[in-house]
Amino acid sequence: MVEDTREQIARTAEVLFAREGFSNTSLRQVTDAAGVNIAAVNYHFGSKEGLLVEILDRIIAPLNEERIMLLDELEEAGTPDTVDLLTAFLLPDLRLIQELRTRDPSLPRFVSRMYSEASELMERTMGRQFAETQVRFYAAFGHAIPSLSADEIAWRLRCVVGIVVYMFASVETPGLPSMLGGDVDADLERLLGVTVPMMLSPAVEVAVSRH
Amino acid sequence: MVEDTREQIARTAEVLFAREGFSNTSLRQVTDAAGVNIAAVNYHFGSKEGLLVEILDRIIAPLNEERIMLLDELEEAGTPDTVDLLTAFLLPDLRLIQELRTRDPSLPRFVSRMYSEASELMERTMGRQFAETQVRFYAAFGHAIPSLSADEIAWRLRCVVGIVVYMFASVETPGLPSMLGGDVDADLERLLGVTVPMMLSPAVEVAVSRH
DNA sequence: GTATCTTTCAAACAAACATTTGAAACGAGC
DNA sequence: GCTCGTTTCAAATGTTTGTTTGAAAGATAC
Repeated sequence: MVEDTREQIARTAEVLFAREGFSNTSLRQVTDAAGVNIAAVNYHFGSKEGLLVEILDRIIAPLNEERIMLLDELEEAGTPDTVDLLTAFLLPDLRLIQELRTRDPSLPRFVSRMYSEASELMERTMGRQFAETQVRFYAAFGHAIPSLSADEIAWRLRCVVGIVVYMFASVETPGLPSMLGGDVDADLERLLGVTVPMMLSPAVEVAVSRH
Repeated sequence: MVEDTREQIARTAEVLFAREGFSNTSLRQVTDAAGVNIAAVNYHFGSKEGLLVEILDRIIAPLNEERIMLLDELEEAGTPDTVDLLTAFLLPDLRLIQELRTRDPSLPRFVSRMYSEASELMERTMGRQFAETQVRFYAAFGHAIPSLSADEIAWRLRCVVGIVVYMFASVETPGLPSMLGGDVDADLERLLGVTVPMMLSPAVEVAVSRH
């Protein structure tokens, strides 16, 4: 098969990158595990970094597309409320985690790792991917929760992002029970149970110290 | 000064590790920036990994000690409620972020990076550091919120951890407004504003799908 | 001031790294 | 069955890596 080597490299690399980290994984580890020649990486992807970008794009792009699509649907149907919006924001993540997990248990870590892993390359890629999504959702939540300022909305939404990123990181932490069950709908319900009160709780008066 | 070189290395290394990541930082970068000879690292810390472990320990150990101390105080004074417990859990983090930030703006990232950065060494170190803290707080929250099962408590607390880790990661993200102001008490109040409703919201009936 | 222990230093070490090369093998089209 | 574009391969390239070495310099104690 023509695209076999290329695909084999990508599949093998993403798992190794997830398990060991990008910098801690050598191309030789990848090509040995994939059963291909080491020169194949540079032939098909240009460089080690090119391989990473492609893997990352293939995972992240559909995620944000799905988020935007769900938001579009909601806004066509009327003015979405907080539960609707959080669902549109969280469901694609839960589905992605589930999908990655069935492919390989350690694969969700790849996404979370990309948040911390170095280089301005990643900040460019990730930033570009998430910029539109953020703006759209900030605005929509602004309409849904008029009692909160735009700053407060953005701040709370970043808390939600924190929870989600941590989920990617810790789905399969050895020794700890998984944060997610097998059923996406049940997981969403549980997550909404904490994020909805989080978004809807009244704004805090930043007053004097507690003591 | 006797300990000058040693200290200089540690101070320089933690900033570089925070900015670039452990694997992406070479010992030569560290020793060049620190103005010391490259052999000094192995002389004083045994290895590059030894340097990392020492830096990590010096940051993380006081954090958990402070958490445990605050919890001890609370439990001596009676049965702490959810706000007390969340305060004891979050305040040390906020103080640490503030302290690291004044030392160097990119330093908080070091902590969050350690959560994702690879190797079983890190999982051992971090796991050992946080194991006692987790058990203690799980139990205390169990008494404070009897309506929730132990599993649900643990699950929600991990959501709180997710928010905190994300804060370490994104205090100083260029382009985005900081998630934290300068005042620790005000930041705590804001954080309690979302985490208290999160912990106290009634348990969700995991029912049939929403659609 | 001599002896002893600690710390620094320039230099060299072998191992691992991503990448390149030029030839060999392959496959599709005619 | 020959040709041409694509893909694979073993081998080698030049860096960079963490670590070691043995001698020089500094500090400390008597």
